[in-house]
Amino acid sequence: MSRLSRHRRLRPRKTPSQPRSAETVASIIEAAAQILETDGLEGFNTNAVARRAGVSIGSLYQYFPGKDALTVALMRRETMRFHEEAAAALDQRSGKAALEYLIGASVRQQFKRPVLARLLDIQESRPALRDAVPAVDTLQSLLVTIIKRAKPGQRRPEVVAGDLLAMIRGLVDAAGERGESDIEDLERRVRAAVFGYLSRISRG
Amino acid sequence: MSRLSRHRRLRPRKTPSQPRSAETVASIIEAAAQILETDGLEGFNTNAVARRAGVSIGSLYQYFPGKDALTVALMRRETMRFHEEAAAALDQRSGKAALEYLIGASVRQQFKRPVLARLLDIQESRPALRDAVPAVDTLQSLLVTIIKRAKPGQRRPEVVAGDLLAMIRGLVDAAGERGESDIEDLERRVRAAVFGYLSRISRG
Amino acid sequence: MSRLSRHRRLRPRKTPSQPRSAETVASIIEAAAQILETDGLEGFNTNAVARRAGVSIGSLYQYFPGKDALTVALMRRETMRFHEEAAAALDQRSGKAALEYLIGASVRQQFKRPVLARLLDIQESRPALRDAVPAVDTLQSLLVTIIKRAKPGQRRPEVVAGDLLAMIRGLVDAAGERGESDIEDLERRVRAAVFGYLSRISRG
Amino acid sequence: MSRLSRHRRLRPRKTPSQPRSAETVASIIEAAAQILETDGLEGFNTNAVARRAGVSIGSLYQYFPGKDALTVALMRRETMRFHEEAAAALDQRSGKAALEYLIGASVRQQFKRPVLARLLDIQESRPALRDAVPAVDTLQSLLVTIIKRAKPGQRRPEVVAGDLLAMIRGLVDAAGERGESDIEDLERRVRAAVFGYLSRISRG
DNA sequence: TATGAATGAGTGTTCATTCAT
DNA sequence: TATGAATGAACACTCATTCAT
Repeated sequence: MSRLSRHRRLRPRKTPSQPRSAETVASIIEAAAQILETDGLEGFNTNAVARRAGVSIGSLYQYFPGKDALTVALMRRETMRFHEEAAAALDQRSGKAALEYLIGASVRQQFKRPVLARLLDIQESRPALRDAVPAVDTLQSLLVTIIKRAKPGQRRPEVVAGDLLAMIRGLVDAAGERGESDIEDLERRVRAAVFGYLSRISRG
Repeated sequence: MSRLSRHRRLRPRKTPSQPRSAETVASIIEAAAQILETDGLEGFNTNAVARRAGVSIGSLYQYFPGKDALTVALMRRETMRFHEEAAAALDQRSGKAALEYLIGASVRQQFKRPVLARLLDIQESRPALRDAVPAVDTLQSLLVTIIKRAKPGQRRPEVVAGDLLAMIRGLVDAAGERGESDIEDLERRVRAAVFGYLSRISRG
Repeated sequence: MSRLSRHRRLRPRKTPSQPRSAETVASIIEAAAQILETDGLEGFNTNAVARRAGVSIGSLYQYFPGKDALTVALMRRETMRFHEEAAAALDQRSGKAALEYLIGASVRQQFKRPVLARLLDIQESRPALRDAVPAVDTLQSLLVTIIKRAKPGQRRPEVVAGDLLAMIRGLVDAAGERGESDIEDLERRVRAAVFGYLSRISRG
Repeated sequence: MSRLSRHRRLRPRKTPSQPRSAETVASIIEAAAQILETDGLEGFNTNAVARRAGVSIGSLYQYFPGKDALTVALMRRETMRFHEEAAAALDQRSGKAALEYLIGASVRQQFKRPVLARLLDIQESRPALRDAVPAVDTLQSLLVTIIKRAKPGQRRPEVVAGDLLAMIRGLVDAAGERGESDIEDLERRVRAAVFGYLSRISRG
């Protein structure tokens, strides 16, 4: 079985070309986000999402072949929103500025919908969904590019990128869980972690 | 009423006094760990756990008042095993040594059963289980003590401890997810993150 | 908040607007009645009811949030059927005629489905269901009205109504249990009990 | 299959000849009564009874072949206690006095443990238990004797006895359910019902 | 004889998914 | 294309009963 066919149930059933459909799809995805935020993973079921979206369960399945596809779509939406901001990091002059930009974007993104971000992070590691959101890899390669620019001699930039991503995610998710609201403070701490790590790892 | 007694469905139903019971309880908890590792959260149901433990479903419920209680028991087992090692950190001469010791313990613990550790970390944030494993707080206060010793002037040592824990957890969980096996290497990177963060945060 | 809304698990999940739904709901309630009659309380479980109704267990739970809600719905159906007849008692000329009418209605109702009536009477006293079938109180107040008319000077008409209801219920349930089939005879005896009681209690 | 063998599981496993056993049996029966009173039918399970009795579940099954046997034993105990009082009714001079005595005994019995009495009344009609408590028939024949003496010409004294029993039971159970505490008042009302019924039924 | 650990059939309930309308 | 009634596999949990110790 080819790799793609394994994921047939994860991809949207049809690309909504008509504006009416696009609206419906968007409303379902947003409903999924809201359910996740208000009721948590435990309340996240397709019937609830459809109800919240003001759409019949049948319609939901018309646009998404299954529950996981819906989750993936939501993850994609969030990741893409993030990417729009994050991609601008490459426009920064220095590698350091690019990193700082990225950190800022990450923290801001997390602060917008902290609960949602955390729950999606968890979903992301589910074997059934992994690899279904290519944007994660994209983020990683974006970071690799930045790292190469910021620290040209760095060995294993992929590993470093992975570590930075993991650290940032760990820090902001924990902050979200604690209900922190001082965005400046958190950003400062994340910067300390990122640049502190980078300064030490280069010697390694 | 103590904080724990409020969660009647989370505490073991009876403390197994007889050796046979103790065995059964242990085998159930270990079965839970194995199911989590092999089948993930999706396959983690009480019937499967009982079957894997070679025990009837009735026996499982004789010792655990509900599924969550079983999860909590497993979390407690893992946390206690970790604590036995981690507590020795305080015996180290310097604060730095204590931190290095703790990092080493964390990484080793993670490498023993990476998948299990990651899944339990996720469970820990479930509202229903939060606060049910006091050891987490204990770990945090242990870290606070170490930080105070390592960096006496540090403002907000609790925040720093929370950040370190989040970073370490993020790093090792991600490593586990990737299937890393070079424990030395990971330890070095975690040290870079921790000490790098600490060196920068103090100036803030 | 009304008294009923507190018992969310006792009220029907949705009022069936579409004819198909209404049919399903009715068939489930009737199946519940039949199971109760043929298998008794011991055989009265949701799966059996669904099977007898020729409906999936999922459908049952689509209309009734729980087993008790189904029981309550059945009780309501029976009570309402009775009320349609009983209410006409007030149209009678004299208080005595009204009482006789009510007795007749009670006995006939009981003779239609004696086993069912008896089992529902028992359910009615279950703490979880009490107060969930307002019609019982209605019956009592109907009787109070009649008594006031039949014996104007009667002290404590509520107590008298309660006693009469208890007597009638005791008599007809016992008759049903014995399998009596002579409806005329039973009615005569119930009349003796009711009017005999009333003639003596007034002196009290 | 003979009638007796059908009920093998309802009879005590062994007649406790040794005083030690008799104590245990009694304590189990009393525990059953208490569980019924405090937790209702829903909490009435063999493990709970054994625990309340301070006895192992194994011991319970040593003396009672099954749950129903325990229920029957409790019913027997209550009925026999009642009979000791009720039998004295026959010593009364007149039939009327005998009836009044019986009513008094019934009401007093009911007031001692109203909840228990009501729940046992309900159990009594369960097909599995019916006929297992001969004392009920005995009570009925005692009443028949009294009726024959009180109203010598009465046709169908068995029917009348059944009706009286049903009425009395209905009245006192309802009073218990309402939580009435004025025993004199209830007795007066029951007398009104019984003698009122008898005065009318004789004319029939 | 007493114990209580163990059993497992049975029950209530949920929810992803289908399909007739 | 939209609807929502219907489905049923799956799961958490209970409790009467057994039996090795």
